[in-house]
Amino acid sequence: MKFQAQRGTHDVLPVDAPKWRFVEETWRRVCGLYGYEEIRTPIFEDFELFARTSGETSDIVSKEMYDFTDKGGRHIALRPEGTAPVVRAYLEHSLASAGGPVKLFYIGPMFRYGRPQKGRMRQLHQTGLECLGPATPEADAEVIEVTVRFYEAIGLEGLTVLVNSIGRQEARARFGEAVLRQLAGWLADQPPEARERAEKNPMRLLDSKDPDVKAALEGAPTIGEFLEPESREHFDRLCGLLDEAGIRYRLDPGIVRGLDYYTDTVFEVQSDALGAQSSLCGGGRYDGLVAELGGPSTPAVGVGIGIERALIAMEAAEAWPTSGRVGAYLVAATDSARVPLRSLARELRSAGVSCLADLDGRGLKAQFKQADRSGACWALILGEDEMAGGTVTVKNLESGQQESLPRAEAVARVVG
RNA sequence: GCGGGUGUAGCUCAGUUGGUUAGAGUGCCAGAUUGUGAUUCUGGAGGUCGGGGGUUCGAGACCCCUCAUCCGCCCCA
Repeated sequence: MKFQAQRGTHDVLPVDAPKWRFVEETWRRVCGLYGYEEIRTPIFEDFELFARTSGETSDIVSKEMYDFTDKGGRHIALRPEGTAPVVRAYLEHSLASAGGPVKLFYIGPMFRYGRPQKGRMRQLHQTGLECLGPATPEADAEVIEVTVRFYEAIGLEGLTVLVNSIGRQEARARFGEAVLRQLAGWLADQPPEARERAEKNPMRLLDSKDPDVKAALEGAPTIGEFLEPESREHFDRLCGLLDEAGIRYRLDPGIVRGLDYYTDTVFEVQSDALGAQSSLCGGGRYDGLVAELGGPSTPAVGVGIGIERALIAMEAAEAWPTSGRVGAYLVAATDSARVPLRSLARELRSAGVSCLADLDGRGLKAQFKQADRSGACWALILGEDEMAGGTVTVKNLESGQQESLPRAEAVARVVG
């Protein structure tokens, strides 16, 4: 085979497309219930948009950017995540001028140049939403609630919502220093680049799976001890709101998120169906991002949801919806019936019935075989007898029963 | 980016310590009294054994490189 899909990309084949459609349509529906509106942004943007917002030291920017220089010498990046482009569009088109909170959702491909693995693609797909304006924990709770309702609607149950607060800049800085003090002994034995990474962003060490790191962190302080009173209160109120919504969640000081723009609330939903990639989605509050991109100081909160990972989790849960069937397969019992057969097909299609007919000039038996395979409910047969009598033979492919009816009645039966 | 596993027909897989024209099941196509989809029977098509190089009289099996994929790490969706 000469060509194949590029590394880290995959084709969604007809057998799987309905599952994707189901997930995407469910997301649109649930978002609509909460008043979120769809926004579609380009899949490539100025590299700097992501470098500035995600953080130069973040893994996404430092090693996973899918970037290139275009013919005009521009440094372009295929978007690695959805929030920065949405905020860019929000500012560019002054969406805030409409007044009130701006509630947006999106669906589309994202790109990260990493080593592919199950549930980790170079072209991945996300749904997500952003709630711009409100600073209240009510907004945080709503975002988490939409996320949870979405997972319920696609049939996933028993998922764990993990929440945490990482506070504001100052609290994080003081906490980071405390973590580094705790790990000083361990860090001394590490290779320089690991030490450098740790010093640039100590919080990242908190969700490490390395047993040594976990051991070294034993008894370390938690971010909670460093939170400002406002952050503390915000988080407490959020937890109360989640209780009120009947959402099961767990406080997890290990949730820190990989992007620099998060403030206060961060959350994640995990599934044990995904192996090492246990995270189904991630989100949180990002009160500094709009200002960082040159807009007025605007609090905001959002979530990004991995479609591939949702589908993997659904596979494990066998949560598939049943798919629809084709309407009718038109069978030509003799070649001279093919012209009137096409006419019959046009009539049925204009009445909204999906029809299939042979395009290969196959024999009668083969046409029935195709009809069977297509999953059609009905086979409509046109041959010498039918043409002579102005009838159509209607066969129910499930029961096997058939009868000849005047053409108009046959159409009515299939349409009805 | 690092470590390990896998790669033979559309799909699931056999293939002995290297030895003739590489197999099975399933799927596909055709036929079994010329107007009927299951099953059955018969026949047929389909493989540069992921790709390239090397060792050998001889490689699907062994060695090197490469591509893809899976598992783990880093990190995340």
